[in-house]
Amino acid sequence: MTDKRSQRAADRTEAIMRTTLELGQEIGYAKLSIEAVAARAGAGKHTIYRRWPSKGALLLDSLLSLNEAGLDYPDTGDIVTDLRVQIHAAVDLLARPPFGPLFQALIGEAQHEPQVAAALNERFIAPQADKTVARLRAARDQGQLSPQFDLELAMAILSGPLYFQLLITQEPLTHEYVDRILDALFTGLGPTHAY
Amino acid sequence: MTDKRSQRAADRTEAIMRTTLELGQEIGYAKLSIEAVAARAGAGKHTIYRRWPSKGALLLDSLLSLNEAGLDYPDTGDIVTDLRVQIHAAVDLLARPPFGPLFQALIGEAQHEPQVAAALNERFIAPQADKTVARLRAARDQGQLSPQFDLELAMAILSGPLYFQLLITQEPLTHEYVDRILDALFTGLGPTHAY
DNA sequence: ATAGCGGTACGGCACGTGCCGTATTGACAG
DNA sequence: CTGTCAATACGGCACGTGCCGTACCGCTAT
Repeated sequence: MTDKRSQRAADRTEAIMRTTLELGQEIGYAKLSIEAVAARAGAGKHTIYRRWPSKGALLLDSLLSLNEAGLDYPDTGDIVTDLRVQIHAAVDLLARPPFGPLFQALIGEAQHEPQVAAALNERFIAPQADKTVARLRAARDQGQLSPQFDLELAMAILSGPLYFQLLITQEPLTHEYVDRILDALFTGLGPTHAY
Repeated sequence: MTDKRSQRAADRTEAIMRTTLELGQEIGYAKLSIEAVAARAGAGKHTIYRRWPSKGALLLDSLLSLNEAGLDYPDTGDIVTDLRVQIHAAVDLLARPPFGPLFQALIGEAQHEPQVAAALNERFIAPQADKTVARLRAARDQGQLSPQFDLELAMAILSGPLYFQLLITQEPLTHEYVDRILDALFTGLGPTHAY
């Protein structure tokens, strides 16, 4: 069994990531130390350093391991309904306990470590954005949106205000706010556009 | 001269903040230590800790001391022009060297330190948002925007995508992108709204 | 035999807090 | 008006602490 070796390694990896999430939720990412993770996981520090180059990279992997299922879009045929369902789910997962604070801290860390930022983008942000754009494109192809509808910008207008509220004003993100953005995006900010 | 005392104190404060910005630009906020600031500023660490409770608070004050003039809106009578001019200036200041990286790092720190987040909001984000909303309200009062135009949401749709690009995708923020957002906000994402 | 492991120890760095002696200041006494 | 003095903030230094990232040591499973 050459798999037994890699199985043991995978077990260690999984135990360390699970401990990272546990401890992170308990004491917060800022106070989290690799020493403490190693101690609670019953692992040597070297075992952690062999796998991850930094605390941020460890948290990134730990969080992504939860999301292997992915935040996928339904396709009921109605673009607004599908966006609504998906974004509500994303907000619930990423902006609320237990994992919201850790996701927020991870983005904070990405401001100091370019490698974390790049990995976060490549492995989570970009795929998620691609899904949104793909769903919008399907709607456009079906005639639900104007042929000139700017898909990339629509994605940014959907995501931007949510991240703004999560990271900057740090007020609670509600489903009602998501609906307001969707409404503005597809019906406008007022009944008529004067400009 | 009871002012002489406070004058000396103000001089020290100013010297420390200036050194913070200098060192921060040279080695980056992550590697910045209060010890190093104290050493270069020719100050004792106590003198810094007496004034600021954390590295984040020190950077916040240091950056805000640059912006005493404020990022104010012109009022040419045309809302889109005024927004354009103001946001272009804000992007140039906050998303480009020399101070862009430090502003970015400050927001990162705000994800770990709630006090920094609160102070950043209270002393910069909220006032700036208020100015934007006030300028939009003036336009609405003048009939340039629909009476039902959602001012707060418009502000979020203007700011959100910019912060998203600054903090998440971390791609360069261009004036052209600002214009795209303005265009979408006031004329829609496509020539017609199908929904 | 080899590789990965838990455990321990290590040097290094920055933190935040004392303590020291000094300089400036305003209050007070002569 | 003048000399003295307590108070205050300061620069500098040293300390203990915590965590970093690395190195080494047996142990175990392959």
